[in-house]
Amino acid sequence: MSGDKSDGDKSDGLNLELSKEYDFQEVEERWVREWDSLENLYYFDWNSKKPHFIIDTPPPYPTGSFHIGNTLNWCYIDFIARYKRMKGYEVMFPQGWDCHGLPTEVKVEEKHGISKNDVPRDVFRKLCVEFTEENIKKMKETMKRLGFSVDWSKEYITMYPEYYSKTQMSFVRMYEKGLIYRAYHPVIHCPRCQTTIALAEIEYKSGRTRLNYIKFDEGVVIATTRPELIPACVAIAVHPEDDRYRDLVGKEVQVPSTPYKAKILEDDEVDPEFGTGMVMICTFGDRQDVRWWKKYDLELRLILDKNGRLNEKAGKYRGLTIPEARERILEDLEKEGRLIKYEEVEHNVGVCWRCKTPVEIIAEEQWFVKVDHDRILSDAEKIKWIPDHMFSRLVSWVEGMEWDWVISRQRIFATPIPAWYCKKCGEVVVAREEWLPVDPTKDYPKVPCPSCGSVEFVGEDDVLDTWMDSSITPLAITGWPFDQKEYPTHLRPQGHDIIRTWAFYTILRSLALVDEIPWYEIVINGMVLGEDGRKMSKSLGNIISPEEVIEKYGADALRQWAASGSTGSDVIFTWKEVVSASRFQQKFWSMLRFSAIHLRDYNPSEKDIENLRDVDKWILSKLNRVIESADKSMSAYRFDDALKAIRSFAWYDFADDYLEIVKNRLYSGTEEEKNSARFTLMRVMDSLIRMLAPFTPFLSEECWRVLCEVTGREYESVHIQSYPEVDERFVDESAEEKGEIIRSIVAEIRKLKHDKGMALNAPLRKVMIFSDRDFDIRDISGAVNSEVERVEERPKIETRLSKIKPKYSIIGPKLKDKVRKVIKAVNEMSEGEIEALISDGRKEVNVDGEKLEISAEWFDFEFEKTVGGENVEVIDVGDVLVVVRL
RNA sequence: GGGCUCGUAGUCUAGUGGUUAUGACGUCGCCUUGACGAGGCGAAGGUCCCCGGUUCGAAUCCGGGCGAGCCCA
Repeated sequence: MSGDKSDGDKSDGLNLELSKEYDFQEVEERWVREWDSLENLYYFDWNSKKPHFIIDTPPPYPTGSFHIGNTLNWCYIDFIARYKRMKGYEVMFPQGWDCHGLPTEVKVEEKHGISKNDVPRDVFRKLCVEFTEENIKKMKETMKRLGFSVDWSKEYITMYPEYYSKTQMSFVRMYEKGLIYRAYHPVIHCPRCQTTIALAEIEYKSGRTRLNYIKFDEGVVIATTRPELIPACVAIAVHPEDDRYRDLVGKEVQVPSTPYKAKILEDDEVDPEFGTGMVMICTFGDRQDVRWWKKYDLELRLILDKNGRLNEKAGKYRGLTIPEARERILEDLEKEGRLIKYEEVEHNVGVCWRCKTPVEIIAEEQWFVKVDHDRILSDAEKIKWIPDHMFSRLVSWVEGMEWDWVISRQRIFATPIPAWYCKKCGEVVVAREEWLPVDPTKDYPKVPCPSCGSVEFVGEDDVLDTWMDSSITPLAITGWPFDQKEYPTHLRPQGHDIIRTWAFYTILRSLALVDEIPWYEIVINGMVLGEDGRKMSKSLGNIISPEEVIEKYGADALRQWAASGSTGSDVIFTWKEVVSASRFQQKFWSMLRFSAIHLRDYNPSEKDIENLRDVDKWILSKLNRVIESADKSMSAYRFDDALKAIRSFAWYDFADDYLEIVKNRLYSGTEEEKNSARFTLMRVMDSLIRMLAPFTPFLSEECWRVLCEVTGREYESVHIQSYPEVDERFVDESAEEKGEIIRSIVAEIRKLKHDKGMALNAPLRKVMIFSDRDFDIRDISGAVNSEVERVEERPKIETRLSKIKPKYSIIGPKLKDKVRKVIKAVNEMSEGEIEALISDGRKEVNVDGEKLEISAEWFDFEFEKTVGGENVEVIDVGDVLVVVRL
């Protein structure tokens, strides 16, 4: 047997249609078009008899760019969707868009150079809708280019009436259940723009200001940077461990220049080091005031109006602006001798992001949703959290919630609150279900006021928090409110940054509306960090866009990067991971080219299975183990483990080892020999392509098509095939052992050639293998390019024990604290004693005067072997001896 | 300030108490082997953040410290 190349049949093998290089750009773009034309490929059918798997896809905010963080999230969803489909589920992968929100209002104002109050509400809304539609279009394009298997027939857009009527419906139903109420609540207000602004819109400016020390009665001295708020002082706080004021706690003192009194209370959030250690609590100077106001149920005394002027509650300061009031109050205090001193301090002041005016906190009547902390927590626990520690984030959030969910917003582009106020008696009238959708600023109740019979109403012009739209997605996709087909849904995939919002609100709403958890499982992805390990941000300049990666390495490579991190952990974006993914694709493409050469017109048969040789059985057994472990990892959403197992098997076991060993048989073997290798090749490639399909849908589809064409099978998308199943016929431990011996022999001979400076395919005079085990030497011969002979009887070799290695996992539990002493005793044994241990299998040793029986099975014995004779190289491969004549 | 997570080779990373700690990138040496040189074969490289504890045995469990990241205030 030899590795002679001349008898191989090269001419008809090379498949010239397959380019040497894998052109990911061409392949991916072609399949994007192809799949786009097949509307039914990922269609979810409610009537399907298959088990359903419904994914509650988080609807992204249509900013116009689908960023790398979205990419990670959607890759997870797509891995799951494709995997579940291949496992026989009818999978729903819907896609929605969470449209409403302030950023869009701001962008639209910028784009058109207007202020939202300059134009009628519905004109402004229309501009926002148009702007959002464009953004959705752009983002959809990126999503399609990334190969996500979305069922676009299930797309929903929250700014359209079909969707927001459901939001309004949810409001109405919760109102009817008594879960929604109105109450005063602090909001942040810009006195110049005369509008409410969100926390996110506050800019912080640092500067210097005066800290004034002001004497009240009874020895109370407070320090404040906001003396103009003294008329709003509703209490005074000191630290509970501050001995200076122990006697004052509980007393009431007069607030200077006002008719009001303020009670002195203690709270450990007071910083005794700041100022005098006494803090004036106002409604409201800052957010700490709000917390104390809530916590101690203090009086609400608003002295500021929306126009930024003090009102009648400020007494003689009524009508003044804030700076005017500050001046006047300080003057008065000074006259009374109450202004003791002042000092310059550093401070941060919150200003309106647009006009840079310092913002104020005022209180307005708002709509609230009641939060039932205990119910949410006990039901959220029924959901399977992956990874499970993410549940504790929800717990800490819910436990620390200070007040109910404020759902009204003073904006325009959002779902209108379906409510009116009776002009005559002020009664609140909430829309009836059958009136929806409504815009209360244009539509009116179809019935008179239930309280006074009046028919004149003022429509509510506040709108709903965007979370009110997006927290009913699992309900919306399952047909609620009129035709709910199935509930809960199976999975919510989302990032850990929005556990406190999205996950929380969705659980709350699901419980409130249908008395059920929204999903059985929630799988959480981490954040994507820049290459420097920091969060991506414009200022750090470490932002990477998916488009950039797609252009350079393609969608499949980006998708593989997404699979590379462990689920739930933050993932650093690294080009090298993308590059190595794209190299794998090139490698896999080469494997396919090789397979195509040998599989042309191949039809598998049972006969080929009978003729499988040892290495074939070996790689098939390993394949089936990989199938088992990949399947397990996929079902546990451990994509990193699955992809790693698949890639490393494909590259190292299959390509580097198996293909190299079997090559000679494929080129120069008999038909029978070739066919057994072909069967193996076919089976491995077929399974690998399927297993890769969730990760690299483009590469897999392309390879699948080629494989079908070459072997004459009818082509049907790989994405509607089944996931490979473990074929027990091929799981064979003894085949794995034999294959491992063959692989090691080939590797050791290669290493020998390497050490001798020989080419790896250089011919050898002869290889003798000494072993009483029966394994296939045909492929060894081909792989090392030499005649190979196996001899059962060993040549005369000298054997010397070189090392005794204790098996700690066995002796540890048996010997416990005697382990070290026993090992020491064994190491001190003579050669004769060790021989006795090996031949008898057991021996008695002395440990601290105590006799102990030890067993040979507790140790690994290593031997050095030498054989006489020149020009012969001796290699040990486990218990096999290989003698090579160069 | 609070919650959560993480400190393992130059860099990134796997590892739920047991032999010699996983893999990738990078580095070094060799090889144009009939799919692939963006490849193959081989090598070097580690106080598993520090201190203490539990244990026969700790990267792993516990306590403390230091450092980093994310989310929230």
